[in-house]
Amino acid sequence: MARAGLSAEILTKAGAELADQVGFDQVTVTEVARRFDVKVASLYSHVKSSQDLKVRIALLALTELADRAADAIAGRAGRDALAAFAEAYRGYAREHPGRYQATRLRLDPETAAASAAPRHAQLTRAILRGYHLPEPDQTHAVRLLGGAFHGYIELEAAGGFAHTPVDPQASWDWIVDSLDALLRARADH
Amino acid sequence: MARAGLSAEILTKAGAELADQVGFDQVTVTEVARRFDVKVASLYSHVKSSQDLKVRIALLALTELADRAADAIAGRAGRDALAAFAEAYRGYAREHPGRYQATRLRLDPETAAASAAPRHAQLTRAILRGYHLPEPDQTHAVRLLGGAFHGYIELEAAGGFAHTPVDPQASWDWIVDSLDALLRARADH
DNA sequence: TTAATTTGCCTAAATCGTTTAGGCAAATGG
DNA sequence: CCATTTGCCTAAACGATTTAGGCAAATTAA
Repeated sequence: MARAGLSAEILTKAGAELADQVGFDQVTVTEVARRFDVKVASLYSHVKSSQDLKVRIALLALTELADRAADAIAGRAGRDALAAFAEAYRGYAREHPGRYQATRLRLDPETAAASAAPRHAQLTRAILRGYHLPEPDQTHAVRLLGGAFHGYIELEAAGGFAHTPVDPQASWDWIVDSLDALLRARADH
Repeated sequence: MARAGLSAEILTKAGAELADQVGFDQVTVTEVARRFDVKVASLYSHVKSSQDLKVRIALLALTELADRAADAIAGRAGRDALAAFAEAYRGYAREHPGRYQATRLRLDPETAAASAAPRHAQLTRAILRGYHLPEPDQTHAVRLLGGAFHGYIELEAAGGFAHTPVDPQASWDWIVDSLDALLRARADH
């Protein structure tokens, strides 16, 4: 009987693709096994459980998203950096909806600390350097930006904007502009 | 055999309480049945499916949340209204985490349109009246506020603020202040 | 090259949640 | 008080998760 060449990494990749196709909550070890034409039990040599697979997908997505955001802000500052950062998040969520959903999986504290999640906060702080905010304002601003971008993406994905004839891209640009102005105003004070 | 006095409404209520205790994604017809000391199959006379039960919980939560927000902004305007509105959302999410999670369930368009979801947008527009924003800016602002409040609540619930020693309440107040200033600045233009 | 060991995928079976079909008894109402 | 409706039941199928134990392929060492 030929071997399928499975590994935790390969299963995680496949799970991520499955998530993008059918939604993260529809990811199941059974379906992943089907895609490799392998019996379900075989996956349990590589991942501990269904939950373990989901956590691995979440960690993958967090890393990909942080890499993309880091790329986006490299060589930019101020408003440019903010816009590029925002676009990185929104673009990733559009191209990889299932993976983006995965980034919201609740991780236990140790796993979260060891994940790319802290990098996301660091990247946000990198952008804020251009606005010269004192603490604790900088922390407040990290939370504002994280929440605003994430919340917008989620509402948009949930179809919350479908019943109003205003281009979501126009709203997004307006919001980025407004947040930039907000941060500059806070810097002055 | 005595009857348990079930109904769709009672099951929905129980499901909502269960959600607050164990998380919305852990809500199962099996567990609800257990709580009424009734066989699982009995629930299927009242709800069509497990999904149907979840949708009902989501609709209940959306209504409760809209009612609370409406109460909060009654008799207030401008910054006061904005702060009260924000507090209504955050308070509901803290007191009823499972129900709040339920409000994010993806509903099909008809169900969403018939739900309290449009009321949420209307309430936000009511607040924005105090800022005299022209269209399409008002729509942009609805999306900004919805996204920012929702995103903040979700990041906070996910434990995203745990590793920074800055009081989440202080950040929340700072954000509400900042958004108020942002909206007033946009009104001037 | 072959023997020993590890690794990878298998079969089998238990557990749990969902869902449908069909039945009996309690409530309801003429 | 009899007929009908309603509410909860038993029984059973299905699908996802998970564990135990086995055999064969891959790897390594003699």
